[in-house]
Amino acid sequence: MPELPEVETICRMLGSAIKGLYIEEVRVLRRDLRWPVQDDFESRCNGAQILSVSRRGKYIVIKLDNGYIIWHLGMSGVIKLQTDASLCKHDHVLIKLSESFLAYNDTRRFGSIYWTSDPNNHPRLVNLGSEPLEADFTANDLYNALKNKKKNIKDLIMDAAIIVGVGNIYANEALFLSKIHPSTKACDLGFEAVCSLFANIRFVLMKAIDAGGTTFSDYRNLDGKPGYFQQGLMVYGRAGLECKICKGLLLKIPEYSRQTVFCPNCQISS
DNA sequence: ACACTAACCTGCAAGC
DNA sequence: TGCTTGCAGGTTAGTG
Repeated sequence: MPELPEVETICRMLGSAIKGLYIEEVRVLRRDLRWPVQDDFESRCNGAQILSVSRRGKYIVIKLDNGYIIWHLGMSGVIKLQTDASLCKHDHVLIKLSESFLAYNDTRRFGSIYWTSDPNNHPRLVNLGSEPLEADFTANDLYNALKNKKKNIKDLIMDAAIIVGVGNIYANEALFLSKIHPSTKACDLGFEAVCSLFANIRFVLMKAIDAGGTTFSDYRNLDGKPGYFQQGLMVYGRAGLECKICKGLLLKIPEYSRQTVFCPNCQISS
């Protein structure tokens, strides 16, 4: 279940595991992922050397000596580093390296994989917003991006055109930590509230990156079931349970398409 | 320009 | 027991 922190962890691990290696063979077992795999994907990748692995939003960016692979794991995508060519159900792409294989498994096929010569202008990346953990992104930037918006704040911090990497879980958590009601219109938030939200988005993401590393080492040895977000969550998945701060009842907002949980006592509606 | 909805896909859980 | 329904997740195309 890759959120930004897990994608970050995967990138770090991949970087140390495959940097410098050559792609010897690519096999695409299913081309109908979220978007079709390009006809020339295999031929573009075959023989290329892997120079580095980085991340943009939730996209993994693998720099080759002849271009780039950009790779989104959707919701259910998993990259397995293995020593043989064995395949499991829902393995869609197998990449043979010198002495190992990368298998891309994605049950729901919400993920996608591309080769491109120019990731900065790729349609999947070109409209992405700010990286929340980058030093050049400030609370003031976030305030300016939000101050004229009438939409509710929760939808906006999940909008990748504004800020990348904040999924449903972290949106719920960051709003709780900042005591902001999810339905608050963004334009009604003052600068101080946005500063708090900015800090707490960073806080929950960084905390999860720390835990995500643990999850990923478990994953390599065991079965990859993520566990890091189960503990330490204040509101997500806890509708009907008591608030860890005030002991009041946490509520769900039923008309929201995504599970939105908040504490009506701690998170003031404005 | 913004806002809202449906769509993509599968597996699991709950309800009947 | 099997069937149906709803839900989960991120992103984008399409419509109003």
